[in-house]
Amino acid sequence: MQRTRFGDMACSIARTLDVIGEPWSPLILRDIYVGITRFDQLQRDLGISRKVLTERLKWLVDKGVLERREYSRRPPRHEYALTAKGLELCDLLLVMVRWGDRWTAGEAGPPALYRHHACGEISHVVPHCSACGRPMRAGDVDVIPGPGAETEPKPEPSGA
Amino acid sequence: MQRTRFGDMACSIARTLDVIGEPWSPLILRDIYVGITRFDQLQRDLGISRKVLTERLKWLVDKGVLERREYSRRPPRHEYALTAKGLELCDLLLVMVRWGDRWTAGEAGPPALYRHHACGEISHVVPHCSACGRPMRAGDVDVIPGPGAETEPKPEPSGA
DNA sequence: CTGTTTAGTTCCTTGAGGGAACTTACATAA
DNA sequence: TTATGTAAGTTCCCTCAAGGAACTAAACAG
Repeated sequence: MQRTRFGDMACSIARTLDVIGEPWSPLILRDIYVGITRFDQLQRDLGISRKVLTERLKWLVDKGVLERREYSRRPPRHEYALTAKGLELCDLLLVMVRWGDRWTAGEAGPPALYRHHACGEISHVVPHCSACGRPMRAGDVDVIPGPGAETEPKPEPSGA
Repeated sequence: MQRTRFGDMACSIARTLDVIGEPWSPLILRDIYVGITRFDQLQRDLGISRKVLTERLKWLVDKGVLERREYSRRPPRHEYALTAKGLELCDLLLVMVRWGDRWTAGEAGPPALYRHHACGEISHVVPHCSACGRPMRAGDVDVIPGPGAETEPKPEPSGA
């Protein structure tokens, strides 16, 4: 299909898409986040082709988002786990969940609920400002050029 | 390519991906968010094929995320604008920006900066709990089944 | 009447995704 | 010892979506 590479653009959105923008990648991340960590489990749960699953897992491991680890040798068995970098990507999933719940959930309501450890309440995420702590939505900011405009991104992550 | 449909899954992440999961869609949204709103502008800025751009814009309008409006008749000219639904999707972009800045920005730093209207500071978004107001990250929640598990999503949005 | 701008549409080629069968390495049951 | 099962892939072929470039339509400018 010959896909345009997003990784070289001077844009953090494009660079993030380069990592998890391929179809299936966010759903693979979600599954591993909720404890579906093995190849066959993932394949069955998602209904993804084994070929594509292999490619995606390899890519996500290479990008340092997932870690492939042996949980048994003899027989050799592996599972996939989130790295710190990957867990932070799951914050993104929570924001996607919020939008999907608001705009795509039918009469029945949201497919899943989220309980916050700190307060025990069923709730959802709201983006806040790291500086003042108040809510910060897309309509509440000005975008201005940063120091890294017009430059290449980080070469490649060496490990996790 | 025969792509699996995500829109029918009982998962708000999959349903959100159904709307903006195709390659280019988030970048189109970003461009419109920052004021690049016309067909040729978008095509040049993104380097996207005109064919795919046409398809994506039509899809996003159908999904109620964008609005196609005439800014001149005679000659007939159109531009694309975010709906409320679309602007809320841009919250997602800000979270992607944050991750991209943290994990993919090189020595030069982030390509763009964001100033919060309320406080005037250059900052970034942090997901907070809608119930208690404290930070709420992917590691801070339990996922439990919701009422809409095992059901179909909303039929289709009629308008914006 | 020719050229330009905006907003697409059409056509062809390539290559990514789907699907199913096949492979390897081991464990267990008969 | 052979058959059966399982986990984790790999290989193969086919279809259809993305890229790219050329073409079209409607209006305006000179």
